[in-house]
Amino acid sequence: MAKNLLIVESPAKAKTIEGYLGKDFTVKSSYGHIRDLVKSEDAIDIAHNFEQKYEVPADKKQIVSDLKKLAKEADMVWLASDEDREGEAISWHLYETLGLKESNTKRIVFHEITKPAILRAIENPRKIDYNLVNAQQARRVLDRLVGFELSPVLWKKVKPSLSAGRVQSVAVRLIVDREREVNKFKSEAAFKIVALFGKAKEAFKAELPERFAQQDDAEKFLLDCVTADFDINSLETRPAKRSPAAPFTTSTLQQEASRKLGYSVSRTMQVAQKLYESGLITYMRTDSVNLSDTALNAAADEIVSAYGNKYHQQRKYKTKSAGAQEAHEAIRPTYFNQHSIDGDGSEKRLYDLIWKRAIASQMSEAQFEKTTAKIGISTRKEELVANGEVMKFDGFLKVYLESSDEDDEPQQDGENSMLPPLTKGQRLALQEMSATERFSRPPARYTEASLVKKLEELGIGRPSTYAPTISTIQNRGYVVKEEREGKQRAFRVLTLKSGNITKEEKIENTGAEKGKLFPTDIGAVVNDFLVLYFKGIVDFNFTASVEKQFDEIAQGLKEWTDMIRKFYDPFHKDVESTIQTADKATGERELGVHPVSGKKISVRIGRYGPFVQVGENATDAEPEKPLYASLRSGQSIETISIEDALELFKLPKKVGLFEEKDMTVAIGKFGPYIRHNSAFYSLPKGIDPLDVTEEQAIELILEKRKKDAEKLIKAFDEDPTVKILNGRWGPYIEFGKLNVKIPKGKEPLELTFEECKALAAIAEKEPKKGAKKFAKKK
DNA sequence: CAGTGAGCGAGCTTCCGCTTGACTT
Repeated sequence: MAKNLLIVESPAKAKTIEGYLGKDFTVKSSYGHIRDLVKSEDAIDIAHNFEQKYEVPADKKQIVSDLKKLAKEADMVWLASDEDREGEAISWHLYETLGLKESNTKRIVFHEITKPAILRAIENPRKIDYNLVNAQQARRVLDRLVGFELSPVLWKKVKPSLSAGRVQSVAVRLIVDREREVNKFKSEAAFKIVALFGKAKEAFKAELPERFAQQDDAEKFLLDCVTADFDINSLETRPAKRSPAAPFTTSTLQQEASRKLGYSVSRTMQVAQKLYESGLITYMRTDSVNLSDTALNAAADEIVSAYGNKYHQQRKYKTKSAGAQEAHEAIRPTYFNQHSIDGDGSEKRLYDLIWKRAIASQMSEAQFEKTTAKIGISTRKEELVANGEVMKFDGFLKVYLESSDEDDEPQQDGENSMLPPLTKGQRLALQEMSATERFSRPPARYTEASLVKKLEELGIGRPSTYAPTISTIQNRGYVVKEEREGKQRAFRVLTLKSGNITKEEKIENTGAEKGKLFPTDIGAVVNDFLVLYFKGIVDFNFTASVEKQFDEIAQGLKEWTDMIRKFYDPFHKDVESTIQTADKATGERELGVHPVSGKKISVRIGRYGPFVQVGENATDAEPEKPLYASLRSGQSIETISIEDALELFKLPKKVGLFEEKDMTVAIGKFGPYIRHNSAFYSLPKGIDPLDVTEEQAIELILEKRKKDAEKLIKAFDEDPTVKILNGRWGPYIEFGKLNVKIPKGKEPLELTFEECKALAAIAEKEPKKGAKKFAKKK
């Protein structure tokens, strides 16, 4: 039996370290936190110094009992969780839960998983740092108090099952605020002048720095240029350089994988987890840009041997993000000499990105020569400007170039292109000049990754929570990730060529969005409610200010219960008074009155989502009920017009009769459909539901019936709700509302009713995890 | 899957941060 038990947080880490330490050490993992506050109300005893009640969650019971057994058998237990607030608390929870004693427990820390770092750590053990543990408890208690007092206020005042928290509510606020900026934005048009000089290979573009707001001014400019001479007034050449970006943290990896590979934040983490478990990369949840000495040397060797000495430049990066705890290295390949890996496509691509970024971070800067030519116009006082750029040395660009969020911006004319050899005073021949109407753009909506970037800047959330936070705000229905179609917009182009000016109008698509985060109506209502009654909590600086206090607790300068008391008492008072005084929040907005009946038209959130109401609520005096219609996806309470609202009442509509039953057309959650005899038939795309004819509807119904008949393998006389059907993934049993898999080796046609019943009974007993999750969402 | 929108009341929901798996669709 090993004399020493060493406990880390991650099993993959445990495996690696075990290899470094030899037979005297057993290395095990705690799989993160092993205890948490109980779920119930009494988790925190507010009257008694916020005393906490902890429990080992069901899925950690086995781990804890295994560790307990090993700890009993070992001479020495080494607590090697991460060196940050959470890690220190994990060590403390282990100490308490495993029943360890000071005499046989040592606390060690390391920031990188390399043999020298581990050995050094073992030679320098310390004790559990209770100040750091207290800081973690303050963090945990504050988050629980905020989350579990605020959420119930929302259940009462907005809708059941909603949630609020220090992190998620700010994330939602960012998205709501941004959407309002976009909606408020007034686009301004101006004419941009671009000139094309020279011929063929010698051709280059120059741009006028000023823009013209009026078409007349742009036209006048072109007109003046008809007879003008163009001379190079000045020519300036200067060196420029560019440095590589720091190696990846969780946040920057998520951003780059989103921009370069189109991965969602959670996909990036899933793929990175696989790479980590295969031993190919270092830990993927980190806020540090630091590389170990081992890594720096390995990168240097690789760069020198692959590209030569002059491509190598050692760099040590300093983290800029507030609140970084730097318990790990930056994300990097474990072995720099492994340029590519085996694995599926997404793993290969992500590894490639990580490898390139890490290698590039240790390479020389790229060097350029930038040339600016200013071109005088004999008939005008303005100057045209042409910029050219020539790369003199590629440096790190040989392997990697970081993308930016503004990459969808059209390439600026005359930027970063090559210029032909030019001399000062040279006269240029104008080929063509254009004045193109361009529009200013509203601020960009957040993508998942750009939201992570913003949260990190604000110091809100941690590497391990970015992806889950983004899922939470979507699962709660506060935010949707969507595509939105753009609108056509006309823009004017004036062209000067061969002494003539031509005018034309062109069409461009604008405002199209893909994979962007939009607030829902419920998201906006919840946000406004929180901003109104709990401004301090959803303040962008709230986390930063409590983090500062956690730091003071960690340094032993502050008592954690004092800090929480000072926060909690006024906060709780706000909660109480909000419950007492606040009205229910529905986001109600009056759109105006009905053009015919004169009744009030309003929109608000109801039990089933946002809807329009025409007329007042029924009363004893006025028993007539109002009319209702749900908003459609893409519409929102804040922006819907009275015209669009009235349009919603044109459906559902009768289309005709079939088999003596009415057919109606309407639009549901999943698009337009025909309803007949309580069955639903989706309308194909391209048919306007308002234009559907009786014939088309009948045809649709018959088509669907035919398809369904082909699907049916077997029906049972015993129970008409039980069928064997042919589905997308092969045959299955439909048992009422339950879909049951057919075990391998069974011939679907030969299944009896009794067998189906038995299979359904088994399936019902073991509800699927995914099904549970889905039920939870609802 | 797709309609609904008053009000009552049962019982439930909910936080953040540290880890993986076991699941689909």
